[in-house]
Amino acid sequence: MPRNARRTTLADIAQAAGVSVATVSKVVNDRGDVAPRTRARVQELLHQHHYLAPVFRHTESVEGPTIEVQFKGGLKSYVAETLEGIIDSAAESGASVVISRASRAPHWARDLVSAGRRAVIAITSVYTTTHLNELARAGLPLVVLDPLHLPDNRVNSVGATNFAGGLAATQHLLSLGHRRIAYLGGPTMAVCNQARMHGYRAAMEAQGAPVRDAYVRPGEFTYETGLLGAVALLDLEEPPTAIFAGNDEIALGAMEAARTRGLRIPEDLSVVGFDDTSLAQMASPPLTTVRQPLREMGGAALRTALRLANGEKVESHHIELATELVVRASTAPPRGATSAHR
Amino acid sequence: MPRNARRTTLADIAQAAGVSVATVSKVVNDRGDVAPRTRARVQELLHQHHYLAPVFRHTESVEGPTIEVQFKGGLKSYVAETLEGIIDSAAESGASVVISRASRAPHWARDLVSAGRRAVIAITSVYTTTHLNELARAGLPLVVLDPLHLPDNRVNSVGATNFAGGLAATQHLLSLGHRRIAYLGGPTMAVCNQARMHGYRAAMEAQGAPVRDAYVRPGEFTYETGLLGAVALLDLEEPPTAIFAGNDEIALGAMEAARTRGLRIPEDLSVVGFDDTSLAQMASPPLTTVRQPLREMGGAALRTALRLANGEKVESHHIELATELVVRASTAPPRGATSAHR
DNA sequence: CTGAAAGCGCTTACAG
DNA sequence: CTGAAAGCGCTTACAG
Repeated sequence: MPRNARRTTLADIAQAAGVSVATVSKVVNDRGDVAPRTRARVQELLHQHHYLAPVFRHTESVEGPTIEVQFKGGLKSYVAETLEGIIDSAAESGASVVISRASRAPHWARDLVSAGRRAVIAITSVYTTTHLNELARAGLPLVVLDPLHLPDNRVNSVGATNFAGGLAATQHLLSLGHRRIAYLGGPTMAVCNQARMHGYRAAMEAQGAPVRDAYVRPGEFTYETGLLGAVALLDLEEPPTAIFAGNDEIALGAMEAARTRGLRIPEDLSVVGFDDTSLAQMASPPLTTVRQPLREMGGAALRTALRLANGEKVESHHIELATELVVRASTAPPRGATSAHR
Repeated sequence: MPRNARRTTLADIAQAAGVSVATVSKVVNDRGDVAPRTRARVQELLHQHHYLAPVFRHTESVEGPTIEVQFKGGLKSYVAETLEGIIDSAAESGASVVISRASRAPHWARDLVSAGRRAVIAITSVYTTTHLNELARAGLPLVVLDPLHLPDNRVNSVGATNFAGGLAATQHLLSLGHRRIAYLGGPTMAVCNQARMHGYRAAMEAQGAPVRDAYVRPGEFTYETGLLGAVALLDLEEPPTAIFAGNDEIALGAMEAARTRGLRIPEDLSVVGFDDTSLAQMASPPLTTVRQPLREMGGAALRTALRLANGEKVESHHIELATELVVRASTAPPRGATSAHR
């Protein structure tokens, strides 16, 4: 709002609506005794004039809008790095970031609105139709980061080019001369996992490399999935010479499985991760991985959230940022092979 | 505040102070034309009666107090895990957590107060006397996590038993039969680093093991410090057989340095970390480390912050939680030695 | 430096 | 279902 513009008062709205201040007050406070049509007209005007109840004025004027970031499960590197992007973008825009675990108490969306939040950003959260309805009723915009579900056009989301990333990771291994490449992935239901896996399949098929059923194992995006999955893969009669992991944590689990078998990385087994969290740089050997621009994704989510909070329209309900293969020391040609290309 | 108790009004304060409502209003709004003594008396009463200006009421009533958590540098595992503890404790208490990078704009403390924050928790932040004065003037309580400076009794802080942790880590290595043990630490100025280092020295001296100057290297709490420091140590004429690292990141850097030299862990070199972040569990081999109860420390900091925000006194201005050695696979007896004790 | 008085924005009990 | 009127909590221009 312009610096000198007087703030909209109930009297302004009353005048515009041709009703008394008392009636407008009742609408604002959700009292029952207002005719539906009057209520609707007044609500429309309140919205048009950006009326803000006194209790909310403080938040708005002093600190700019507040955005709620919700995550589910642990505050892992993936979440932390995305959050860092959100925080830095918010600082640039003068917005505040409240962080909490996703909760599904009754009326949670309405509670967030009354607590002054202007939008929600969800990292690693699941949203059902019920939740979306609750948000819509509360008038609270939602931006989902790396959605687990298929983009619904009622939801705004920010992701990365997972298919292209899966393709690049697998092509890298193929170009090193690997043919027996396994995919150790996340949940079958997660679209990001599906896209990575199909990128892997596409690369394999393009090269005429067979994808055996036993080489594709879904799981969770966790270290345990990597550890157990890799043990199972290495137990196969014809074990893979390379593993493409659905994320960095899975890759680290796979590396540890190899180590306990006395296999060296990358000499005996190549491993590629996904995300390029700080875990990848600090692994030993440093992990070849597909970089997701997590900070940029966080920044994009924050800016989208602010625009929606402002009532602006957004060009597209889904934005996808580019992934990039980062080659480090966990990949090499397979034992005894001479590198196919380079 | 009790559910039925009427909220304190300016009239209540005016009556208690024996002045007019107008005068109290002036004090609340920091206008100049009030006698210093009158102002002081009124301020005292406002505080005693927990008077809240209308603009702040919303925050308080709907969502409970808001605590600002500030960090400096990256949102690393150490910070993320502590933050997780803060978030979960806040959820239990009905408090909200705003997260931001430490900023030192003029009047930052006053701005935080006007933005409705009731306390600040600082992770990995440096506070000078100037900052403390600014906080004091704004009436904003501060809790520092794992303070870099010596506990000042104007500051409330939460830490861990760093000396005992350094002692336990070193004793573990000594008991495996190591004598040539190096300490690869963080900043010389950081008290937590000093305590860990003196724990190391104490254990060495108790065992009659010499501490060579070249074996004690300060640095930053980063992977690079570990990588470069370990390279330098391994280049010594008599390299150490074990490295005690000031935190997990340094330990991972040291592990990578060993790997690039063709040394195996723990056969050729033992490494112990500090913190027990998720990095330690996911390292390959999994890292023996000194656990700091980061989530519990975060919880303790949040609860202290809430009590201070409430105007309650706190028993001690510094709380220290216990560390614990977690033995994993990165430590073993030195090459060719038979384990001294067990 | 203080406070009586006017006034602002809002809410609510009540008459119609 | 509506609004005139009383009232609440607060602020401010101004007289003393």
